[in-house]
Amino acid sequence: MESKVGRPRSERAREAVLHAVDDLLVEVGYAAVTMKGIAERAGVSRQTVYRWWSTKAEILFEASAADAEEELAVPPTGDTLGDLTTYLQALINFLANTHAGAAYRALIGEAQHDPEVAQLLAGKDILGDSARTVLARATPDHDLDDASARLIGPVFFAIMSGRGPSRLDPQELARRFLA
Amino acid sequence: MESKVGRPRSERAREAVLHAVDDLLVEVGYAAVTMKGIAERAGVSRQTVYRWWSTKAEILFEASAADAEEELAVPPTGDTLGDLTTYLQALINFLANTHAGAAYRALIGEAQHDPEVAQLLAGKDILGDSARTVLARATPDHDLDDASARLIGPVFFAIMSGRGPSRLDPQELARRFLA
Amino acid sequence: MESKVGRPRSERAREAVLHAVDDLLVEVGYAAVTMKGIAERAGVSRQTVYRWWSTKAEILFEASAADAEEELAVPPTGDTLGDLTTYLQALINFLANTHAGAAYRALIGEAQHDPEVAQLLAGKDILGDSARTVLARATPDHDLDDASARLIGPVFFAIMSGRGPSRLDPQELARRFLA
Amino acid sequence: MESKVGRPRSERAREAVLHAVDDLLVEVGYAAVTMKGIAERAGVSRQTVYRWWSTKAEILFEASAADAEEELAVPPTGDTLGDLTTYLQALINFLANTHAGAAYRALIGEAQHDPEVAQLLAGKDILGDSARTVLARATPDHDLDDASARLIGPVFFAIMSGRGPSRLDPQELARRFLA
DNA sequence: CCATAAGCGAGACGGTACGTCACGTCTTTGG
DNA sequence: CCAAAGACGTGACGTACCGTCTCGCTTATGG
Repeated sequence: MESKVGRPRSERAREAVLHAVDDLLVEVGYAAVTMKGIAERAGVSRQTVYRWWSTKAEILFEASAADAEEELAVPPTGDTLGDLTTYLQALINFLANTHAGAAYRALIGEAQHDPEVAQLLAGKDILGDSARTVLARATPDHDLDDASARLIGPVFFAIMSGRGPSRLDPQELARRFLA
Repeated sequence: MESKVGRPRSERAREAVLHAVDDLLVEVGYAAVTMKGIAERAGVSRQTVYRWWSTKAEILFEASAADAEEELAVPPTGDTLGDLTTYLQALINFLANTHAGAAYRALIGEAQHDPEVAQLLAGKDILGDSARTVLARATPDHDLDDASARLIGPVFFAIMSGRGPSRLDPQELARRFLA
Repeated sequence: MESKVGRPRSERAREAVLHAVDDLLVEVGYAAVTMKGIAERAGVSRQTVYRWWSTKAEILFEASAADAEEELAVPPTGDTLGDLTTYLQALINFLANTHAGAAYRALIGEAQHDPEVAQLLAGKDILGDSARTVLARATPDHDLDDASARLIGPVFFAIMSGRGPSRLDPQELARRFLA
Repeated sequence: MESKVGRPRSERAREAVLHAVDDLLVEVGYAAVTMKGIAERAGVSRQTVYRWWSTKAEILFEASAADAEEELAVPPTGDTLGDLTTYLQALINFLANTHAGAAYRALIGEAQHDPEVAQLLAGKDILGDSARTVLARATPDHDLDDASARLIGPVFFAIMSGRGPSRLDPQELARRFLA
């Protein structure tokens, strides 16, 4: 429950920070994004940033989660192969070409050696959720965790390992998944 | 060509650094490993560390690459399903349970936002190479890049995304891969 | 001119602030007394503190001035040496052992580098006034400023310079003053 | 014992800091002197300032102690009244008109509420020492502490309490001291 | 009796200095 | 020429307090 007393949180400041972190990620890269830099870019005091977020990972997550979910939502058409293909295409595009995707890759990277970031991501499994949503209406397979790892894995590995998305064929991957 | 004059590089210092980085990775985690800390732990001057390596990623890569290759080498038995299962089991163990695996996950994470680390990893694709070696003698599939992504991907995603190795069944994954 | 309309100033808040600053001075020392700390200790909003006082020096002065005057008032007995001795004893005790004295020393210290505090103290010369009062009825000396400096000075210096009150002998000082 | 290895301390940095603190004291006043400001003014890193001094009080003390001692040294002439008068004149001038004197007043002020500053000053009692030196050759009085307090006190109080040096007559004070 | 006015608490805001840490470089002694 | 030691400038860290600002609520006075 939010307090009713005291000066209310500035929506302007909140948005400025989220936009700033997004801009900075693109301009200077994740490693060079700093809390100080975010504050200055947003025209907000450092204290205000710390008041609402503990780490740059938290800000980045809040800034990209909504985009990510939207990007990975695929409307059902009844055509299973088509839906999976569309989903994989969206996934490839998200991870390889969007700001939110770059943020997401950076966060997963940080999570490998920062438990707090790992916990942050564990709270909302955007990739897994999107895959499970698509799979729930596409297959009789009831172990959705397992199935989602098999669906996402090849794309995820190809992009995260640095070989890039160019040789990925979503339709072929979808076909093999259903085989 | 290496210079013949002057004091030769100290082999003692080199090994001390590599051991130090390995120890520190276990003790304090990747994020808390610093060049300063490595130098102090190794009993070596900071300048000496910088003389031979640019970043902690380089040291870590050098320190863990050999371990990684050994860990992922699977002797051929002629049994395709068995070999793939053994390989996936080794891969799961490597990524989830070994020091070298933790280092490798950290490096892949860094590579998402640090081009120098990305290039470092691109120079020696340990995961892909190991998979291709196993696949070359196991399947008629000639697109080994594609096949390796499909083989490694599910395991890689499951572990990197934080859901852990516990629910992974290497034999089931190998069977589905061959289907 | 004070306004007649609106909510009147809270006497409760005023007293709470003065008590808080007194308590804090004893507990954490002058340097660690902050406007924020005073407000919290008094159970009063920071705004309210700022509404009535500009600095912690002002609050401290208001909180200790009355105590100081009382502490340094010496009733005349007709015995000049006795009165001066009594006064010097009171002065030693005030500066070295009382809360108000500690506050006063702190304020004089601040006044050395803060013109506003200097002006605050200039408005009411508590030490000088008390000495002049005693001297006016004790000596034919008509330059009371001069005489008060000679009377107070040795005690003041001994305590302010950190050597402490232990070796001060008020009667001996009084005798020498009258010589 | 100082280490012989490693880069030696920069004399240039040391002097720049001492000059900076002196300049700043005059320009902005003690309260507004900050470690950050000193570093910037000296063209030196903050880290370097902290490496050699803990507080601005320490820097100020080091910067002004030598000046202070020089300022308060009075050559003996054999004329007791004359020497004391000269000394008191020098004391008045030091406390009221010199940079080092302003620094010294500020430090004594801080010492009233900062135990570390108090200890710093206790280590070298510049005022007391100078008075004792003059008194040792001027009077048969063997309690030099006591005598120095009586000598310095009136001047010290007059200046510290804010009434200023204008009405002080060193010869008259010396005469009364000897009476 | 209700409108106006000021005081009150709470708490967010933009600032600025704090003292610490690691960075990568530079400068010395000594092998 | 290399190694060690360690000081250097740089710049981000997270915290504290500064003094100001909005809020909604509480008292008072006076039409």
